[in-house]
Amino acid sequence: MSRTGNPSKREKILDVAEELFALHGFDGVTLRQIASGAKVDVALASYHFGKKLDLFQAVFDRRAAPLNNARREALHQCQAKAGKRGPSVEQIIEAFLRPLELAQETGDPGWRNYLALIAYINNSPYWGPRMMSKLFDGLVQEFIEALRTALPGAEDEDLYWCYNNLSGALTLTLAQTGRIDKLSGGRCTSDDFEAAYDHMIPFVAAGFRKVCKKAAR
Amino acid sequence: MSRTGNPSKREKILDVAEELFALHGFDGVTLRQIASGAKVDVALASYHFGKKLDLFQAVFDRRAAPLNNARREALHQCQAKAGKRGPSVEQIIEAFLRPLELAQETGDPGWRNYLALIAYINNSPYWGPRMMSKLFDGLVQEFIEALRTALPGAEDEDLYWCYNNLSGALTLTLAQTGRIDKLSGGRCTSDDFEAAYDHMIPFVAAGFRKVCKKAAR
DNA sequence: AAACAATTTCAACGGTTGTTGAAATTGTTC
DNA sequence: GAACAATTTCAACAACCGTTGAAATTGTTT
Repeated sequence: MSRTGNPSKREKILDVAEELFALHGFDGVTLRQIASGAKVDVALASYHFGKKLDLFQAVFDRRAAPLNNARREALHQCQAKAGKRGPSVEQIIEAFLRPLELAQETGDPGWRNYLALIAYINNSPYWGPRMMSKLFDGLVQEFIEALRTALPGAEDEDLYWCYNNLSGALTLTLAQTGRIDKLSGGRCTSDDFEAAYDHMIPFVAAGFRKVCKKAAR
Repeated sequence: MSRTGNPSKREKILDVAEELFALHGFDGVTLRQIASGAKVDVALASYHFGKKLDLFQAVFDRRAAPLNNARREALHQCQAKAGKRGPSVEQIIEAFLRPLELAQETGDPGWRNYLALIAYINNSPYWGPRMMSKLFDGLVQEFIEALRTALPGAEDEDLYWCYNNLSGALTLTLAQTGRIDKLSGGRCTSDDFEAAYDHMIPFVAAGFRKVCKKAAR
């Protein structure tokens, strides 16, 4: 079988692993559950990916580049569209969030599981530090740099704490726990990323402006 | 042994379980690891708490009431201090967050682990819905009610999405992943709850005001 | 100190886990 | 279609899991 061989079973393993890891975490899923869900023998996961941890990493890596490209492109596009003064805070946050929604509209339901997996990893004291940095820090720093330009005079400490708030609000949304559904009596639904971002963008932008305005004069 | 027996070993098990569950999640910890950390035989955990899941629940339950009382008292106190028009958004958010910091100042390091455990559970699509509601929904609704009063004319949908943003920002902070430390090059530290809340309170308050201002006129 | 109850340890169980080597199957190349 | 390589399954391993019953220890009551 050549370089681009029959991807059906290999990809199916990644898809099922993605879904189960996002729901139960690394230790809450067994290779047999994954194999069973993919209708495949247990040993096949080891053959394709090696150890269980390597499979976990492969799932995490698979969609990182496409996602980063979409977000980076959105940032550069809104920067190009903006004048010499650069894009507004709202436009930068929008470029940070909307591609996550577009990923959903590809029709591939795996994207939603992947985003929930990112939420699991990002929120984990064990996995977070050792897995998030390599893939996402570069892009995040680009966004923070853009925000620094949009908020002249902002101090670094304020800027990073604000980003932490943004990252947290986003993470809980990506986790899709459905808790807001019950709390709001059905007025909000975790599945509705568009509504979530519609509210998150002005919310976060106002927060950045408020906290980073001190030194802005 | 009477009702308040020697708590040393039983409490030690809870302490170690709290720390390990917060770090690795329910499935990432074995009863033998907990017993080993508590310098106790494996069977003792079963004797005191029953099944592993019961121990998990016991850890989660232990500090819920003290925490809820502290937060409820903070809310009522700021409501009593405020005039007939009620407390401001900032004051309500402050009452929501600061007791989490006070809990740390009791000197009991277990509180930090407990808050990280709450972050783990709240962000988990599996555990979140089935464990958070019973213990915390009542208090959360009280806070949202206060916010509704402080933001006259706010629509429910906006209010709950804003709370979701607050909850997310808080959750990531409680998780203490240390990621902001690296991102900020040491300018921010995950351990510093005071600095986190100092930035989170104006950030979130501005967000609530912005998103909920439409109908306010 | 005898009798009793609560706590803790000991020892072991059946079941599940990740992993591996060999066999079987499928696909590709000559 | 023969020879070969890639894929997939089969079968099994040692290690570890949560749980339990019985024994041993400790604490309390009389």
